[in-house]
Amino acid sequence: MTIVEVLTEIGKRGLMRPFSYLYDGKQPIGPRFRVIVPFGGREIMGFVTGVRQTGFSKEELESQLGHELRFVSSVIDREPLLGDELMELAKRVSDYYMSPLVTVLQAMLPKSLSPRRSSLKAPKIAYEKWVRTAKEEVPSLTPRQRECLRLVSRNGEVRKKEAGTPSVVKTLVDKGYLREFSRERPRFHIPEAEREQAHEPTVDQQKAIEEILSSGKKTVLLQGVTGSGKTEVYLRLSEHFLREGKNVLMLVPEISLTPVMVEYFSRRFGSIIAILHSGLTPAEKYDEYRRIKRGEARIVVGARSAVFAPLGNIGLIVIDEEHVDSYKQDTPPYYHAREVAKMRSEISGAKVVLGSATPSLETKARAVKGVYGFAELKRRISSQGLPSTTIVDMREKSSRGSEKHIFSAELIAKIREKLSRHEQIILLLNRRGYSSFITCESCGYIFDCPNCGGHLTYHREDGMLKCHHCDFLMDFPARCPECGSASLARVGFGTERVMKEIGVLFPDAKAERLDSDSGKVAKAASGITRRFHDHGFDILVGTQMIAKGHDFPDVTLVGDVLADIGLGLPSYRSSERTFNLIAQAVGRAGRAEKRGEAIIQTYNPNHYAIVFGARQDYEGFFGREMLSRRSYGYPPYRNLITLTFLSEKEEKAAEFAADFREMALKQGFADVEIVGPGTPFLAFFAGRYRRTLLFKFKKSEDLRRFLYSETQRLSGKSGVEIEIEVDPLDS
DNA sequence: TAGACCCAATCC
DNA sequence: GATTGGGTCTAC
Repeated sequence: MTIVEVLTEIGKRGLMRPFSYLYDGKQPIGPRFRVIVPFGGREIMGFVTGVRQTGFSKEELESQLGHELRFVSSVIDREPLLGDELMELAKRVSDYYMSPLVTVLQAMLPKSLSPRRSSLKAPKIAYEKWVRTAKEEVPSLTPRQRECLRLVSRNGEVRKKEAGTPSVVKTLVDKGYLREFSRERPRFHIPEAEREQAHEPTVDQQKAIEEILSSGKKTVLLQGVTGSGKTEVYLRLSEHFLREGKNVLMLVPEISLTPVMVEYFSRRFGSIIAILHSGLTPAEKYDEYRRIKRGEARIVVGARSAVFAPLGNIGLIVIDEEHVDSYKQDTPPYYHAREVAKMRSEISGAKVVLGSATPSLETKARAVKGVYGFAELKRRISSQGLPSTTIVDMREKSSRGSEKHIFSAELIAKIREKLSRHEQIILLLNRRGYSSFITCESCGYIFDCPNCGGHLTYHREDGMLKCHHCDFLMDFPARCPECGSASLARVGFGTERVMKEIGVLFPDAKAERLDSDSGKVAKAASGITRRFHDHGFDILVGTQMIAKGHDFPDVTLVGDVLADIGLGLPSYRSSERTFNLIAQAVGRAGRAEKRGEAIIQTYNPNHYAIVFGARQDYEGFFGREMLSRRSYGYPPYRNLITLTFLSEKEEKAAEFAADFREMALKQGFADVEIVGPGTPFLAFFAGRYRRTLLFKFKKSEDLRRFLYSETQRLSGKSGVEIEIEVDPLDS
């Protein structure tokens, strides 16, 4: 008899242990094969973790184990799904993030290979559906349907999946408001770039390369200001490892930045590059995955999940802009690509290079302590110095230029000056929409989101109120629901409002807006960036989206319209985020031969994140922020783990959280602080209430073991589910 | 007293 | 996650 240990495809905490089955089929079976097994009253997919032979009969085994044994229905794979290295990596990720192994496998494998039921019928998509408007909207449609129609009519032809949720789009198609059509999906191809000879590295670059290669540490921080030539260092290092017969994994923060990086690499190395990110079709992803697995690609470029690429013999893993939050997955298993890269390096011996102008505090602290190696690029490649910056105190009446206190006199004067010289301007405001909230002028009622309690933001383009935290949407109300008054005030301002104000103050200037509303359709977003790059218009207004990546050589002025947004957010990293955003935005000014200028408007001109951000003084910020992290007990001084209790009944979630806290306190862990039970920002979502417990600790294997075993024991009981997030970024 | 309904445990 | 079984409520 063959006994097979199987993990179910159901990534639930209560089902983390393997289940035993018998196998009597002819097909080969072994660890890391996918199988179909009976489970309860139906069949599910499973992942084999172990196989052993025994001389006992079914009946003897059943009496030994004390329960029935059933047979494996069928074996899916002909060979193990993944190699030793990736399996070992999956185990470590599962352990560290206390997440079911199956959940990790599902996150690391392309859908077509994932131990997940749907993977068996995943089609190879060559066509994709698009929609265009076919009929005028009418008031009887729901707000969400109208939002969708407006989006489509603004953009002309839109990919079906970009237009809205499937049900909304389907209804509109069924009712004849939208017409659906198919179009062949363009295959992602690596641009045929001219091969280019490597240019001589600068003295700084050469020094950094030598430092990284000679460092005794496996992980090295490469700190270099924007424009200092980090990419050239990545290319040179890659060349070094390729020459040694090793392969290279190159991670970028988001999908939109892959083509740029791919171009750099293909100019230098030609067609040995593979691309892996979630923007590929299932078929493309499968093809790339197989190509890498077969050893046809020696360099893999991709976003977060590419850290799991099936690339063998890795010599170098580069994480560009390592401080960016998108390296952390925001759904289970909540892994951070930087930490996974380090685990991979422990297994494979690869060098990890973390590149950033403004490293995360965790990374910088480790470099300072000597846990990581350190290399630095201090100077920009072009002789251009950093932009000159001015902080404008918006509390001073004298500095207010525009009537509505959006623009200061200084910023207005600078914009005028740049416009007259035909130079370009970026205006950053990290808030979408028109106004930040709506209040009734007679009774003071504020329109809040009925789902999560946050303020609703007015979006003028759609004429609707939207919640920026969940997906709530409603028409702009005519009257106050409390007192019936029709005088509703729009308080605060967002990017839409900045656009309107520019129209009033600079009627001749051409301006466009780029945020996740106007850039929802990928084609529209890239169009705006390209037109701005080609100087098709003068002023680009946008959220943090515009501060990333792209180089705009004619931009000589960056205005941060309100740098304070984000400082008040309930996260221990709000200062770090504010600093990064300012420093990054300022760095957008003056990249060619013209010197740049930046104006930072704020109501907190003395806040250290703003002062250091304006000065682009990373070291200053680092020192100051470390003090704050130490006194409040946050990373890198202490580690964090969040438990979230989810239940359809609010009292149950609260009760479980409170009980769990008591239980944990009774354990008497030394040096562990428990915060909560607290109510998270999304207190109610997808039909379930949430309560959280935050654990802050220095180092505690006891605590980790306790959390692991107790959550596994309790999760799923009495309709309460417990989710664990290790190293949360928001707390 | 049978059937409906809800919750929660169980799945090998 | 889906199914099943038990306990309780409910309608006649």
